Amino acid sequence: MIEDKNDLAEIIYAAVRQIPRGKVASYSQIAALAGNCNLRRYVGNALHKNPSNAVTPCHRVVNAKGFCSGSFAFGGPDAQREKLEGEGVTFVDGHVDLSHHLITQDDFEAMKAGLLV
DNA sequence: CTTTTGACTGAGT
DNA sequence: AACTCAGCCAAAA
Repeated sequence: MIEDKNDLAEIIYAAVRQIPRGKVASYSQIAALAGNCNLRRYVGNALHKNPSNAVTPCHRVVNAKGFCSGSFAFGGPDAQREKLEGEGVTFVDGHVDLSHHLITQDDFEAMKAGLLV
């Protein structure tokens, strides 16, 4: 449920929340859901200001390489792995198995639909 | 108001 | 294959 506030942060958070369980999305995809792939930068920034990792599953958001953000995260890089594994996501060489858990176009549209609610 | 920075990405070296 | 450079946007200083 996106307000008319046009708050990109809200849209971004909402997009992250729309990530299907057991899947992960890259910043670009979140930005795309927000309406602009160019906002990829702001996505990271918005998550940095993340109000709560509980309402915004940042652990489902990874960079294009499938790794965690690299810098400090919601509570530790290991936390991400545990959370994702708990959702059915598998890891390969310390990074998310993008080949099997990166959201597909179908998931993408499903998320988009959820945002428009 | 200008400048810097940031949880990024893709292309070039 | 690893590192560097430039580009995108918005918020904070």
